[in-house]
Amino acid sequence: MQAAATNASQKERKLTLPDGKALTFATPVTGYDVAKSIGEGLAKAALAAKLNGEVIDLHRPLFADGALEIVTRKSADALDIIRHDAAHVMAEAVQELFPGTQVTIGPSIENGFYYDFGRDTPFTTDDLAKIEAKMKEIVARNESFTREEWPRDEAIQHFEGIGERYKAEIIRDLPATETISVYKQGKWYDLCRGPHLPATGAVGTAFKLMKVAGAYWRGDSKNAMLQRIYGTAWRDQKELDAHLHMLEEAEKRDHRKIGREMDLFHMQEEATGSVFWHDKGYTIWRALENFIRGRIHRAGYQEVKTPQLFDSSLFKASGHWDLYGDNMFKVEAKADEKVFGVKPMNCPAHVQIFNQGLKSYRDLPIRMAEFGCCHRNEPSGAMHGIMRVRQFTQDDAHIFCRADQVEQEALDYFKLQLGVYRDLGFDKINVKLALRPGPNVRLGSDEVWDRAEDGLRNSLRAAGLDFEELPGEGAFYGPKVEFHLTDAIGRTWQCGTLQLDFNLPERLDASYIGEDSHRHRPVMLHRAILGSMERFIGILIEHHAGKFPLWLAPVQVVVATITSDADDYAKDVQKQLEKAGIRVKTDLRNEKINYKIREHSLVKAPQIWVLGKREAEEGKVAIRRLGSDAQEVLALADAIRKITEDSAVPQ
RNA sequence: GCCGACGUAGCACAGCGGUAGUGCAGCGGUUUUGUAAACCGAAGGUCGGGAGUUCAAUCCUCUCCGUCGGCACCA
Repeated sequence: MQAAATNASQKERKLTLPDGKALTFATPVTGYDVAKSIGEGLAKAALAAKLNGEVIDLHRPLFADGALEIVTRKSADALDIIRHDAAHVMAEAVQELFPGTQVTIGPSIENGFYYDFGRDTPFTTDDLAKIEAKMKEIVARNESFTREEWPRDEAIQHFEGIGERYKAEIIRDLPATETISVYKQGKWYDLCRGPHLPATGAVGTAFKLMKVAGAYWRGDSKNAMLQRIYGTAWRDQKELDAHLHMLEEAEKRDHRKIGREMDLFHMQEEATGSVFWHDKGYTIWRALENFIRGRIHRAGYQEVKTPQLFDSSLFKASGHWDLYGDNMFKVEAKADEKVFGVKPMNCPAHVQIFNQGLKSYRDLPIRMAEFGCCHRNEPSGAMHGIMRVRQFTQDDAHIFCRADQVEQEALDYFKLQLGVYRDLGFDKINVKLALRPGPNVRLGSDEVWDRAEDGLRNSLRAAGLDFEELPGEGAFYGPKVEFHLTDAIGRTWQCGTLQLDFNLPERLDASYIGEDSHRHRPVMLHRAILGSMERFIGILIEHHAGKFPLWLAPVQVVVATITSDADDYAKDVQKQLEKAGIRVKTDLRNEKINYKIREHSLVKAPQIWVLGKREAEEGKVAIRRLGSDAQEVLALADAIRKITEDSAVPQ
């Protein structure tokens, strides 16, 4: 912005197009002028200009020399502007329909946009239809977007004068150097940084208002609650339809729906936030747990089991009682007896095991793992199926090590973690490195933080991981690496984590004897691969839409007979499969084979072995795999050999 | 916790001031069947809990609980 202002007065504009062609124009010149000089078609298609990487209004004078690109509907940048403009069109529609509603902010977001309105009465779903219709009118009116720059004080006065308190507040909080720009579309206008399309017609009609929701002003729960309307917007109807279709498909794989259909688990009012795992769901649980168990034992971890209830003194010492006491379950067994806390995490318990006996530097690192059941009294609104619950089991571990071992331990852990994700079918993982929070809320010296952050950074690079750094997002006791997975509906879930902690060993007085025969504090690495068993199984359900890989499937084979002639043979097949360690169910019911196939396919049995008179006589099985209607007829021994191979746990 | 919507049979849903219906599942019977729904029959519900308004409440009002969509939170 500042650089732009300094050379805005130049007489000539030297521009380079994406194809490398250099052009010179007399000032003032706009993106539209340049497009027109190239061709009428381009000028017609042009939506905005991109000057040195910054998208600006098509009709705004180009304020600097450099690279120029004309943004059309085909450009990747177009979607963002369309969505942002859709938000403006929605705000205009709302203020036209509901006078007195205050505007606040309305950004473009993934897949669409939202706008937050200040208003006493919330919008109804009927209102959405009206607003959408009004938006289409505004698009049809094709009102031109025009940019104006206003003096700051006038802008504040103006918005306050018309009762737009939120807008006035926004301007007041803008840095003094920021230009105050206002965009007009027809009679309506809004404080906005831009850029915008040439006119509302360019928004098109490939948008749809999706839902109303409450949202706090400036994202702070201490502030007033605004009325947010979410919409989705696309470049054309085809894209919109595809998006809506994707949402429908995503809904079909909702873990709550599949969990019921496949009889995996349920939840009920008497135990809000806790899961009842049914036989089939708990089978998946055990398969997953044993898979992780195999991996961590090979990686040199020990496995422990620690108590659920602790005297409150332990959590007071660890600091959790003060910080998170409100979200802990507290137990008073008898009046006048001491108060217990149900553990909300396993770390203090693991330190207690570490503290048993004297540790030498030669003992380190100690990698202590636990499938630890924890309870947190999460806010009622936070609960979500089995993804966010009040009782959950972490695949937790704490690595006690020397400072000079941190980097190698972190690197080993990343490899372990990525291997697990790969074997579970996840390739796209977003890695984030949360760095030190503000100086008044963090513990430890800058040198310690430097070393900790550099250590994690180096380990991430050594593991070949791309990562995003999040300044200020670390825990008070140390930086953390977060691993985020994306579910079927596009929501992201933080699963794995590695956190460096210099604090807890100090508070709980953990120490080891160093080479110098003096006591030293170990560094503690907190880490979880899956995060929570509950959440991860939920993610797996949605990721696979219930069609689990064979090694995880709760029932791996259903043996289904065609007539009762095959019953004895079916029982024999079942026995042999069980002997081979395959999870098998047999269906001898007096039903048609069509009926059986349908029923077992609907609950996602990976394989159905169909047995009729023919198979019984020949000692064969007809295998039908989920998702295909092809049959493979094999001799029983071959079939068992094959499924044993195919259902092997990934090594 | 906050804003909004919702809660009717095991599941999916309809009904909406005069004490409830459909489909599937379940149950009983008939059917022995070759790769995604055989046929017949009977049954199943204090309409989430509590209070209020009314001659009368599943329906209206209040309140509590829970679920869902967001927001905030997530050691």
